[in-house]
Amino acid sequence: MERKAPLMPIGRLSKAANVKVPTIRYYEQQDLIAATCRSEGNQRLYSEKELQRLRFIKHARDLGFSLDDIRDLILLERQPEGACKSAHLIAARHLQSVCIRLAQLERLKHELERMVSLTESGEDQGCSVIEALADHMKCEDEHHD
Amino acid sequence: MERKAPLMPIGRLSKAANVKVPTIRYYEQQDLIAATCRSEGNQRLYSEKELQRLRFIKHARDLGFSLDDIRDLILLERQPEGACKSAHLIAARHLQSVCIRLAQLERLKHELERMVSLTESGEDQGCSVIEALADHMKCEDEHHD
DNA sequence: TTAAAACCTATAGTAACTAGAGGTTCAAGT
DNA sequence: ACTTGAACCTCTAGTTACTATAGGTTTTAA
Repeated sequence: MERKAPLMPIGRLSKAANVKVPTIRYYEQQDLIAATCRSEGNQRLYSEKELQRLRFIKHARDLGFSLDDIRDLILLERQPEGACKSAHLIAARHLQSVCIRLAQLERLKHELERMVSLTESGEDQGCSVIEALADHMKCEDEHHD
Repeated sequence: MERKAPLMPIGRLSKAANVKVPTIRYYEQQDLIAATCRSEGNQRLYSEKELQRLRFIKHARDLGFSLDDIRDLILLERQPEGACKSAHLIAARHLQSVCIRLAQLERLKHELERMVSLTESGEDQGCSVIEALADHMKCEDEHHD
């Protein structure tokens, strides 16, 4: 039998992966990760393998993947063959939604900039922010989501 | 006394403002809007003034303002003087958060594009999506939110 | 008159956390 | 060895902006 590396409690795991303790517990509840074992006092203990798993999850979350997508990616990681196409599909779909969201935000940004700049240019005839929000004809063409 | 215009039930208001009925009820609960009165059968009835209010809320939501911010803007709309500066501050702050979010999404997009293009270029050495997610050194510098 | 549409309130779910309460275990210092 | 504070535990509920469902009432149109 191999000598086991020392296991770490949740706080150490948390610091190593830069993920909060309650979030790790939440991920356990969502079946994304599990402790290697528990101590006699029922405290979770994790190996290096779990740390790698958590870092994977964190990286994917930082990129905006949903927990459902991450669960799928974890399952795909374990498949010997043919998983790559599915992983690629998940990533490509997510990339597409990021692009869509980017376009939306660009449009919002332009309208907000216009709204804010009217005030800053010294318009004295009322409140341009509130008037712009009350003006629906101007915006109706511009954000159909 | 002036002749009142006919009041409309919630479904008519919903269609006129393109906001769902449950969402209107939710906005009422959040103190953003209230029915003019109720019918004998306890159904909400709204005037043209409430329609204008709902359109204001919709427009602001479409621009990404939070309900809290919208509540503040509505209060500011009623103030005779000095409200403009506060409204401008709310809008400018929101514009800033949109810009920050845009920059984040650009960074995410680039990393996802790189991840996806490796697969598409015919790399045969494993799954580039999953490997990239497991590779934390590459990403750690790139998305510090 | 009848049936369907529209209305009502109340509750719970969505996604991804986050906070707080009340209790137990562990680690470090004396 | 004892004490105390930190770290751990489970459970419940809150955050934000909706959305869905259940079960009932009212209104409308045929």
